[in-house]
Amino acid sequence: MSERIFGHIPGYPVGSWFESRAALSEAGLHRPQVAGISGTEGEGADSIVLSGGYEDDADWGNEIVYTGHGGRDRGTGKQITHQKLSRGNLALAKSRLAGLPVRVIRGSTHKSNYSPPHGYRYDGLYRVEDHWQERGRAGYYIWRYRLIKSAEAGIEDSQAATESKGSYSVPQRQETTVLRIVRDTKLTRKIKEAYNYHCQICKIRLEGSAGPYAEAAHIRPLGMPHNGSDSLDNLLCLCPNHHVLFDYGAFAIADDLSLIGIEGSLTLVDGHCLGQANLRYRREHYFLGS
DNA sequence: GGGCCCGCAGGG
DNA sequence: CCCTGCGGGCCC
Repeated sequence: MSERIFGHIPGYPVGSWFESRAALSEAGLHRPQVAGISGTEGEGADSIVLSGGYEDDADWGNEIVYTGHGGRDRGTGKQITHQKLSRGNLALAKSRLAGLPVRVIRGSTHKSNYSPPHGYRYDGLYRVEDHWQERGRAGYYIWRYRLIKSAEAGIEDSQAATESKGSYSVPQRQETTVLRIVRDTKLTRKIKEAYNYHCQICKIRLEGSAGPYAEAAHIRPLGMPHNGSDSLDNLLCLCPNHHVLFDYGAFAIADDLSLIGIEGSLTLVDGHCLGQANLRYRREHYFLGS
């Protein structure tokens, strides 16, 4: 079993067509032969298939409301119990928390204007914007997921061809809208796990029904013109509040790791060293004090 | 086209 | 190991 890949699969651009689930699995676009959700409770979900198996699904092309799995009678396929936030359902929720991209595949048996006439078609990357439970048409609670087509698909398309090593796609750009889309990479996940999702400033650990939430913050930003490095000595594990305060220049970190601008001190676990040049860069370019 | 059932491979 | 899941083929 190979490593799970989040993001595009090299060699299979958006629009790629497959005759069967077996062919989809072989390509690595969606590995399970039958299940609609691919992923684990720990890693998150990397792909889904829309095949019309659940009557509550809705599809508007760039926006999908997908139904979780479980609670159905094996023989008749009818909903006979509530669905639980476990297995693939929890995996999709984890992808939301981590901002991971989900490959969406539409099958011909999925009844919508966006389904292919035959077989299965890879329709690109979506993000999980929301998840909640509601009563389905059969009267039992089902889990639902709102998926939004990724706006940065074009960037990733060109990137996927050259670079797709490892199990996480590398973000080129971070959307900074009201809702911060912070996509997990191998490194950002590593920093969060090193601190067990505790904020390095206030030590708080936020936990929702689908698990803990934290954000990885680059000290010296990535990309032009900052050109910070994507490495552990340039990363912090923060709660959303302190991430915002850090990015907006409310505080900075001194060479001796004391905080400037706010009270408190920075927590550092064994083996995590911060680059002094990174700390200096942040102080000089974002912090107004001193 | 609907119902049935034999499957696989993934994941806990 | 056991259980499950938006296949797929073959009946009728």
